[in-house]
Amino acid sequence: MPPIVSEEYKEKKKEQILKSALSCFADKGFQSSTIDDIVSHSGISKGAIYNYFKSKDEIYLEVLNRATAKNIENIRDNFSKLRSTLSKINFIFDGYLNTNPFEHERFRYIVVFYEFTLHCTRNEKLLELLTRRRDTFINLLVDVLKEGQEAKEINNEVDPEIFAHQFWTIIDGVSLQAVYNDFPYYDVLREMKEAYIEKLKL
Amino acid sequence: MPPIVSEEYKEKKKEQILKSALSCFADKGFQSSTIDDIVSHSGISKGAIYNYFKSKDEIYLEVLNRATAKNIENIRDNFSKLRSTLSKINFIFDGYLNTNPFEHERFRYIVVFYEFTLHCTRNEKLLELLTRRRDTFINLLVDVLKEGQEAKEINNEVDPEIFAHQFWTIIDGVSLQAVYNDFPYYDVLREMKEAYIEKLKL
Amino acid sequence: MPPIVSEEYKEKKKEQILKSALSCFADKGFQSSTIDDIVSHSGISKGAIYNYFKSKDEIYLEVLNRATAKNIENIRDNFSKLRSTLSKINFIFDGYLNTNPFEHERFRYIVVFYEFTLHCTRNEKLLELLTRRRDTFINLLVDVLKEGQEAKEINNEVDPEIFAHQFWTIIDGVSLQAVYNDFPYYDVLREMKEAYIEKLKL
Amino acid sequence: MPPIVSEEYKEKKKEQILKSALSCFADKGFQSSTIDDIVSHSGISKGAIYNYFKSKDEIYLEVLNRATAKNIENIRDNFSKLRSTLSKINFIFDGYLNTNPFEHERFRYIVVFYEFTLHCTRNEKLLELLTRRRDTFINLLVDVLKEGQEAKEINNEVDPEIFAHQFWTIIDGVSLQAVYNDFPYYDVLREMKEAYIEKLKL
DNA sequence: TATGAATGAGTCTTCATTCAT
DNA sequence: TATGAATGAAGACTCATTCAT
Repeated sequence: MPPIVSEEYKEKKKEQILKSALSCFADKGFQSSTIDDIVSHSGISKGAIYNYFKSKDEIYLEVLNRATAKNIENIRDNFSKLRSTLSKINFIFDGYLNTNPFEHERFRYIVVFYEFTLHCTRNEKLLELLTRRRDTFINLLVDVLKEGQEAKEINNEVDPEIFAHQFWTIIDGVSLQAVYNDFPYYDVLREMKEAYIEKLKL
Repeated sequence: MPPIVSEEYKEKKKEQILKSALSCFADKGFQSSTIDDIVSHSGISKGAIYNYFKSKDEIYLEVLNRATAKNIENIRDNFSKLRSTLSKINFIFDGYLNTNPFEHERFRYIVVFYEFTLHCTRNEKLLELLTRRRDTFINLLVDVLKEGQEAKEINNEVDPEIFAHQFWTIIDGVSLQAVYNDFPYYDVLREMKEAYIEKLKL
Repeated sequence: MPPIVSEEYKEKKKEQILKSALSCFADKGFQSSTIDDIVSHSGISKGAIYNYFKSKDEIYLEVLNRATAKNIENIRDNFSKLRSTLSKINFIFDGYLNTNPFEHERFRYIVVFYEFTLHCTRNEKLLELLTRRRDTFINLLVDVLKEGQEAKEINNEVDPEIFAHQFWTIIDGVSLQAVYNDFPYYDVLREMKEAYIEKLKL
Repeated sequence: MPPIVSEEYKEKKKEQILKSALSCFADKGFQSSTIDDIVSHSGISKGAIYNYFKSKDEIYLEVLNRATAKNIENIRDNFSKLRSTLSKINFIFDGYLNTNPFEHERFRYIVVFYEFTLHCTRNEKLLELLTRRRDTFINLLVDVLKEGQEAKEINNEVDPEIFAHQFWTIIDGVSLQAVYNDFPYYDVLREMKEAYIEKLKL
């Protein structure tokens, strides 16, 4: 409220807006969510929101950026605590096996995330951003797999790049299928995980 | 243009509108496409479009309905021509391996399709429709796999349901990843196909 | 259907269209009724309707014109059959007392009629037409009252003009009040009729 | 113009919109007036109008509501200042006798008012609202007449309900007839007033 | 910084009228 | 004459963004 305000204050406000925005986007989709929805949900005035973000698009972008950042950080943290390659692969699969994609909140988030992905498709800049983000996820795994090969923990024949991509392909596949609420998410994911790990072994 | 016009004429016109609509959806996205976009693209007047479809939503729905119908018909046709289960599985995988998901037209279609899928997520009626459509695709495979087991062509241990779901999970996974234009689509899909078929054998 | 068609045929067709139009206008009001409504109701094609009438407005006008003509004719006919002035005045009041203004069909017609009256208010030409029509109604009564005075049947003090106007004022008043379905139409009209006739007597 | 604006400011704005709306309705008729007309006439933007009213229908309703409220308040005020029943009846008649129904502004308002009345006819909710409003007007008179009877000021034989209805019937009648600009409004109304009051006396 | 009223381009949809057959 | 598909100008309403206070 005072004319000069700490960075911390601003950051908190931003966070608050973004949280509300995600909630709205999750509920109604990006296009269908209005700034007024975010105003209602956050209790922050329209003018204030525009003080922190240039446009609705910028909010969208930032919402997804932060969600991703958190996810990466989380994976990195846990990888660093784990020793063997297989335990890391196990861990990252289990992250998805221990999550309920049908649970309302989670489900909404998945939908928004893929909507955003598709949205980026139509804007070169956004697509590049998205691709860079994806590279981070891919490299996380490529590094692990390479280390595993160097350490002779896993099969030398597997192509780390291909297998890294394959992993996210599986995750995207099962996540997307979760839009059908009778999808046997756990069974399918477990089956695919086993096949995946089988290939790595030896 | 004249009244007292054949059903065929009307059907052609509908087709024309839907084709333009799909094209627009592909270009600008499902929600961002306006009726005016379809008017511009098709050269058909707004009024005429509303003579053939009650609402924009109806256009959406019909676009996707028809695309799906064609796809299913195609798969069924080819399945009926093929003898062994493995050859059918091969065939259906190869349908995706012989397609270039990065080719503009195709790419746009993929994006629209998934956008629509996610959109349906927010509307009970649409979701039911979508689920029914998916069931058709799933059952196509379940039937094939069951027949294969009865004919002792494939492993009795695989659960047809799970493997049917797994197949479409793979397809959704690689299709979605194709938004990244450096995604090694063919390599990943081939790898996953091999693993999938390996499991079926014996 | 043949290229050359009798006047009679045309007249019949016109009548048919107008009847449907009145029905539609009565149901939904003039503005809310569409040409398509008339098409549906009459079973006559849009093109055909435009062959007989230049515009929706013209239909409106003609509908009301004819309704009025019938009414006047009816009154004239009956007046000519009646001898005394008072019996004529009685008769014309009773026409309204023996009618149920709340009966759906009739009610709708009343509403349309007053809507049309108000509509004319905004168009000099229409207003003139309407005024001429009203003059006919007024004169019908003025003549009767004057004859009555000449024949010493009714009070010489009453101003025929004023009393003619007063009559239609009463009819418009009770008709309009009939929009309220608890309006004591008969009681009020009877009361006013009695007072009216009382004044004429002596 | 600024945010955090007083209730008074908002009320003024609303009033401004409603005044323009009434003006437009009066000019072009109720159904034919568009929001854009109101925008042009008021100089207030479309968006702003929708900030104050949810829909065009709500504007209609409020326009009439307020007009009615003012009228009722006015009558009540004056009734309270008058002692005898006859003076009250006189007063309310004179309100209409001292008004020029042909004066442009006034005339337009009358037309709009009856248009609205007829419009309500086609909508149960509106009709109920209208009926409740009418009841207020009726009761205003019923109460006066009953008091008059209790105070032995007026004839006990008259039915207060019927006479209350009769009064408004007269007013509606002469008001409606005023659409014809040669209608002898004052003569007719004076005549009817006298007859009415005559009946009350004794 | 915060507020929320104001703006107006943009959206879907309707419908009177035309016109090729 | 009859048909009904085509046209496109409105119309009601929405909403991202601006800006005066």
